[in-house]
Amino acid sequence: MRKDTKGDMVTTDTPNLRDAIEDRILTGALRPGARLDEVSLAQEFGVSRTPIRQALFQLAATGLVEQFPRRGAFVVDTGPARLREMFEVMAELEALCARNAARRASQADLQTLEECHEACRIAADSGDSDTYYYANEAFHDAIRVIGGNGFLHQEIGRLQKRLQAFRRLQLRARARIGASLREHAAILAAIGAGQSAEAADAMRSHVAIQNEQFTDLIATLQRNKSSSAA
Amino acid sequence: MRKDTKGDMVTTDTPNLRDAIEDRILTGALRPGARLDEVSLAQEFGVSRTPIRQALFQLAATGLVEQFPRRGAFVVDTGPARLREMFEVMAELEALCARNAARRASQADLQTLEECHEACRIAADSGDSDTYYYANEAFHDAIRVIGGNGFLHQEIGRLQKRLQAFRRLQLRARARIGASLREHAAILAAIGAGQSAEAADAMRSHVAIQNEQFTDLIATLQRNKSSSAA
DNA sequence: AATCCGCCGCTTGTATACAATATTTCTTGC
DNA sequence: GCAAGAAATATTGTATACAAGCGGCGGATT
Repeated sequence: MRKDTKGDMVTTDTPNLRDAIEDRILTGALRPGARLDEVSLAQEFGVSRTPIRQALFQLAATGLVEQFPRRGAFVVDTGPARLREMFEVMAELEALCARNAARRASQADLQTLEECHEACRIAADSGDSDTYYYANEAFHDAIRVIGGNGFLHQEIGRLQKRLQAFRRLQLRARARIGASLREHAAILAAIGAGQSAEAADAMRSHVAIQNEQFTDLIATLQRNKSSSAA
Repeated sequence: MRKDTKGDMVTTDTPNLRDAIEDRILTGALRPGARLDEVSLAQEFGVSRTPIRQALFQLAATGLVEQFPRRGAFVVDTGPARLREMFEVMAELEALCARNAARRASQADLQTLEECHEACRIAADSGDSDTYYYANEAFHDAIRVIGGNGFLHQEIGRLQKRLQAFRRLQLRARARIGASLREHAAILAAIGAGQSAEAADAMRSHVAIQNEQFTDLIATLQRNKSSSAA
């Protein structure tokens, strides 16, 4: 698959190494628990160890990579329990966005949200789960923007990066897409009516449901492989 | 081997540079907006630029430091607006802890909380705001632990680091200490009664009040100096 | 005299060389 | 044959040397 055997202009368009390695983790090219060998990465990217190390430290600070003092860096292996915790936090942060959005949304904002929702509906009808994934993301992001808390928006982005690799799996089921759309409608209605508490609750449970379904999925996956005892 | 020429016995016991520089920022030795010169820091700590750079990158990823591509690293200057946003997120995260704690607290947990609260009361009576600061922190941390969400606990720690430099200023007023103590009592009562929603609300408003008071303080400070127009 | 262009120094970014430590394997003794 | 220790190896952490941009300063030109 990877034809870049040795340093042949591998990363000509890569802005920085950090994103490149991050992509490998997010796309699954680097599995959780995998060791990140500095010299191998350096060779692959055609650079020296120094920038690789910088990237690894940054990723460690972001939480995608775990570093052990003299042992090296590993892709963090997020267990089901920790994943549940992360989703719980995500639900709360998104709920806060929704609450703020319900208070602050202007007519133009509501218009934008309606459009995002309509895009979700179209994507849902198309049946393509990937399309719905992105439309769904746009809907959520619009709410985050309307919420008006830039720091919160940024933190959600960070957290989402850590969940992204897993999250992509969760909306494959058609039934879930339909339910998701209905939940979006409820959120939208609450925001439109300026009911902040209702909007927050709707959003929280929306994400929480994803959490539950997702935890089940992960548990199943873990059970199936059952060959990763560290 | 340590031959720092201008050495003030700098970092003999410092575990790593990152914490050392972080301390300088948190204690105010390095003011917001200050430039972090790599060679100066390297000389001060008696190491080469390499570990300094690592530390700076880590701090940048944590959010305490801002890096501009070829310009260097600066202590991030958090404006009042951003600060408000950060406190809002903090309030929500702490509220989540309290909600979980109300659900999950055992008798032993409640006992621990009572003790922390009592320590706060003693500190409040002593009138020493620093003592109260630490007792208050212990109380909050106990709730975070009881909440049972390790990831949440960790994220709050991260966020708190970014607020710590400012937060230390906020409990100086005697009246605020008394009010804080009463709010703690309300939180404790709700957790003890297992009323999760009430506990969350009490905690949220507790932190939100700090936010308001604090924002006022910062605004005053900014107004007073009024010599840092970016 | 003011402005624009080019040079010089300073700082960051990268590479390579070296030192220190963890892991692994081989040898030796029981 | 197995275990324990020691050496060898491999990998991380650090230092120094070098390359590349950005900023400031001065001179020349209009």
